Amino acid sequence: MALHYDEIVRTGLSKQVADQIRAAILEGRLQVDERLPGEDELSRRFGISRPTVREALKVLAAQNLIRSRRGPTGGTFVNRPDLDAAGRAIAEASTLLVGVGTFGVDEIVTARIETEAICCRLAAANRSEDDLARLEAEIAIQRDEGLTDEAFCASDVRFHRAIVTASGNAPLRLMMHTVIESFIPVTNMLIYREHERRRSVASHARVVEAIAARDADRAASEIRGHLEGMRAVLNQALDRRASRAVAGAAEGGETE
Amino acid sequence: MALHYDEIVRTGLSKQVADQIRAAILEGRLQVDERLPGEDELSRRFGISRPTVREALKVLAAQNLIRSRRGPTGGTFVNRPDLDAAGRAIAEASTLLVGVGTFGVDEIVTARIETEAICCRLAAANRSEDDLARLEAEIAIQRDEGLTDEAFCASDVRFHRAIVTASGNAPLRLMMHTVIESFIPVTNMLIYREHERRRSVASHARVVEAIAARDADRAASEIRGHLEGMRAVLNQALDRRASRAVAGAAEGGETE
DNA sequence: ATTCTTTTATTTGTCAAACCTTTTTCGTTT
DNA sequence: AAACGAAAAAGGTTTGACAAATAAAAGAAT
Repeated sequence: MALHYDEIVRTGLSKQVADQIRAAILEGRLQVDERLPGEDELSRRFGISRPTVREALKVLAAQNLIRSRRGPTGGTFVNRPDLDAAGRAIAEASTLLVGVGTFGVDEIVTARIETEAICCRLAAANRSEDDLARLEAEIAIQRDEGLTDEAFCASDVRFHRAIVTASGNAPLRLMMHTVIESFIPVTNMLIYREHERRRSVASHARVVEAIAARDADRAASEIRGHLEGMRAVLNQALDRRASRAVAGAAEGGETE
Repeated sequence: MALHYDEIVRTGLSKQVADQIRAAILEGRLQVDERLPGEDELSRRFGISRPTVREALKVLAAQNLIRSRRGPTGGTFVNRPDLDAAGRAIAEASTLLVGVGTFGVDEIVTARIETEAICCRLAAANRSEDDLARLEAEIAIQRDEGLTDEAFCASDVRFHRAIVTASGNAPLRLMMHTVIESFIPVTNMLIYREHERRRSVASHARVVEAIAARDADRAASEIRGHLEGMRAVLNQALDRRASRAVAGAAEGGETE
């Protein structure tokens, strides 16, 4: 074990311990799947109490850096950094910001257009037959008119996720978690009360067609068109909502 | 306070409490800057001990959802979701993945090219005079031949960050944290031993020139050229490194 | 009356020593 | 040999206390 276990000095003992262990993991002094000393042992080595050690470990566990198991073969182990786990963390941070209204709808749509256009381009170049099959399966689902709005939105998210996957670029896929798990749901929530679903499905189908044909330019321009259309509908919806709010305020005489 | 404080049932008490409080925050039942009951009070209401409550709170604090202060006016408060804090979290998750070699250099460069090209386009359209001044200031720094490699890389990161900021798109800026804080440093670390810095600066200058002229196409194509050039140098460097490794292995007779 | 200092109350931070629960191992019994 | 059960190991939880920070109130000095 490559850890110092120095005596700790001033404030925030649990934080300091968490920082030390985190640093050891990040610098590779603690290897993947290596077992840390038991909590009792750690508290002795760091010279702090077990509850404080546990607070530190909980923080690291919350950051997906370690995991703990009970029992004789149990203990605390260093986690292998995982694309999906990191993606979930990123999605959560993004969702929180989106939920509190940090971003304007318009700039979200712009970000979607530009980033998804990239993914379509790369997908057209790199897609496998499996990717194509997944995309077409979602379109088949979306063509069902009896689908609930929730099911449609879920399929829409899976569709866009499949495009990202088809791009074959893992770093980009990581970045796109923000779009897929936050931006798409929030735009869908606003739009699929007003929007004609059939038009969306038709757009989706044209995107897939272009990806199937390995035509990057057409794929990008189709998704651009799809999302620009969405932007228009969104803005109309927001305008209507705003004027309703104004009307309601005038009627009820309420401000704010 | 809109929390249930139900009796908890089976496993992972601290986790369950953390989940309940997190849900209350995400659903807005706990508002920003609202003060939670004291730890003593929480432990009574949830029917669990204070150390367990504290473990739960530490987890939430690690996710930037709450903060705690001591003293009479102290307590635990709900954090306002913050773009920079979320960005740091995203950067940390990304850096971990990059550090452990999850991604190939080539796909990282591809992701950089495509996403940074977007930012250049938008920057050309939306830049302010301040943005422009920041970009030019970094170029002035980079022209200094006496700069250390570390200082040059730091300026390079600031330069690319300034482009993202100049795009004027906050959602995109959030996503670009992964590129700025992880992908750029790792590529720089590989390249600036081999690479001619003057060529980089010249590329940077041409990008800024295009952004200044509000020429989106040229800005995008300049950054593409810059990064494609980098990809070539990177691949050469990696090839050389690989052949050195092979030679070393043949000489030393060691495998892996 | 105002300002500086001290006290005090409140709340998070830490500690210590237990006990509980889960999980594996190993020995005993059938 | 198989099934069962006891022991041991480790994290999970509890109890009750004390320490440290800090803002506000009370008191003392100017």
